[in-house]
Amino acid sequence: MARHLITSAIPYINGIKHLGNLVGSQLPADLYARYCRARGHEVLFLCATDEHGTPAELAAAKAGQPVAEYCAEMHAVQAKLAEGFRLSFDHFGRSSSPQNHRLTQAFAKSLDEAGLIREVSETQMYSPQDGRFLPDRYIEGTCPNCGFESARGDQCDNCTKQLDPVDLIEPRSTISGATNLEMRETKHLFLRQSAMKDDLEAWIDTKTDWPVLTTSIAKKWLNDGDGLQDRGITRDLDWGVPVQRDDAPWPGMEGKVFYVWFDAPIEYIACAQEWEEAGKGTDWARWWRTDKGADDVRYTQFMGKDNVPFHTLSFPATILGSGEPWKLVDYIKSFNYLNYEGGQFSTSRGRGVFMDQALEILPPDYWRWWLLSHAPESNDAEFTWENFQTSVNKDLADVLGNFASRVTKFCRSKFGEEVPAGGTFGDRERQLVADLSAKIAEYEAQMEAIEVRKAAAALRAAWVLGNEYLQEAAPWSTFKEDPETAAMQIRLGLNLIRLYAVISAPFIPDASAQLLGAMKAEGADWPSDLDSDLQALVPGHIFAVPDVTFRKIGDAEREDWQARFSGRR
RNA sequence: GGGCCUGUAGCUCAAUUGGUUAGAGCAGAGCGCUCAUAACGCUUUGGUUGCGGGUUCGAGUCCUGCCGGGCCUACCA
Repeated sequence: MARHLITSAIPYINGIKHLGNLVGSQLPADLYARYCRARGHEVLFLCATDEHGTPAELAAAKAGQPVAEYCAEMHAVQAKLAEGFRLSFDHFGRSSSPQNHRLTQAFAKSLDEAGLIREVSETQMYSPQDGRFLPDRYIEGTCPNCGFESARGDQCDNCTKQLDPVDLIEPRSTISGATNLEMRETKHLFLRQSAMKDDLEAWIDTKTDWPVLTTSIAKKWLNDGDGLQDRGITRDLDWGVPVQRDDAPWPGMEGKVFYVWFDAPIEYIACAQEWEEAGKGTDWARWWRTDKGADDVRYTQFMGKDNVPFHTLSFPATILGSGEPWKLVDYIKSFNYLNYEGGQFSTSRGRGVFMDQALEILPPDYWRWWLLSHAPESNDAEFTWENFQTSVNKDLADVLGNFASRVTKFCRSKFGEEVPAGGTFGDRERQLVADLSAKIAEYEAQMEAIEVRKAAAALRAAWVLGNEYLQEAAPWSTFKEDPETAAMQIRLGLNLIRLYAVISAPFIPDASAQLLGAMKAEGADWPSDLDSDLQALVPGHIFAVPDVTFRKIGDAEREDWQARFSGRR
């Protein structure tokens, strides 16, 4: 039995996430956490909302709410949706928690004492009308290169040239439209990542088993241009973790907060503290401090590719630089993007399906199955309604759901709603046990390697074996001359339902629970020896014919959804 | 501009460190079954692996050029 610490990239507080966000981190993390638990491992699965930064302040202002109130509300909304998708976090925390404030400030002190923080004076665009410094992308103007009128301060969307906000002709605030922008001097703290480049690179070089996507992004940042750059870790904002050295003031930094990308990963640790304080567990340090028992923890992070630099470099720099015995990540699973019907999901244009809408349409298992079995692992992937409809109908309704239906209904009509007695396994049954054992071993291997699509394919193949067996055994025929053998065959069929429910639970937890409930086999263990596992339901055991496990998606509703989610939420 | 990833059957994807006739699901065709959610099973059609060179006994895999798609490029998070 191993100990697994698992974290999903923490979703930004600003609004409801779409299915692309979901499949990029939270959902595969949940799959892995559920699998590890099912295998009897000790798991701590953490996630949180990322609540600081300019976008949160602006979203709150737009909603006419104080930012703290806005974040509290949105946290509740996201927590409810996470529950709706059956994301089994041990704790869903908040980066704005007191725990994270304390820990972030403590890290800052340690890093400062290690000589890894320097102060930098720089000038930034300030908008008196907005009363705030403007991040580059919140400034628009005419591109000096191509004349495009809506070029952003960081890059021109038209000619793709990278810009500095001061280069823009007639710059204006995208927040208020104000044009009276001025350059103001401001002082910030920088994390001296450049000083840690060699350590970070040596560490990354030991991670030969990481996905290419993960290491190639990390190496790019390490070696691009002049190498790894120091990064500003403070901002001129109100909402965030106040810049302090632990609990002492930081002269010259009054009124400033830490940059979200400094405090957000630290929330992974703070979240464990929140978990303990919420009474959900004990001894958070056992998961996070290698001097307090975390040495044997395997730590796996899940994230979309846009988050990779922060998890491979910035956060490790924070941890290594502190000189303290914090647990470093062991494996980083990163994902590409999910596109929507030939384009991108777009939060701003409301294109695609968002988490709340998805759950209004169909139960979570449908989405979990499709998203996970099409996870964007090797490439960007694409959601289309047609593909969704055929995959879900075929895999879930026909192959798995119908299997449970045909077995239980046949049994009810010939033997009643209890497991029938009689007969013994023959060659065909022994062959099935052998085939299933091999297939489940393959499934387990893929799950352990976190090869999500391949695991889904192996699981589906295990379901298919049941249908193949039934077709060959044909209990509806054997029943006529040899009811004993038919009883054995259908008893095996009933046990297959139980087995499928157990091994499918990480992907489709609701369906799994429904089937186990119908078979009166709640709490069934992960299979270890199929020969006996497939005789777990003994003659005389009572069961019920389950309701339709997965209904089919019809053409009309599919077309309806297709039209409804094409844009403008 | 630079870097990385990618292009395999109509569609979505595989192909163990270069190694036999490139595989699977869906869709299509045919047959079978009748327990079941018109479900299931079997058989089968379908690929000059984006294009052109090269290395090799052997290339989907390695090198090179071109064409197409995507991502990142450090103050959005």
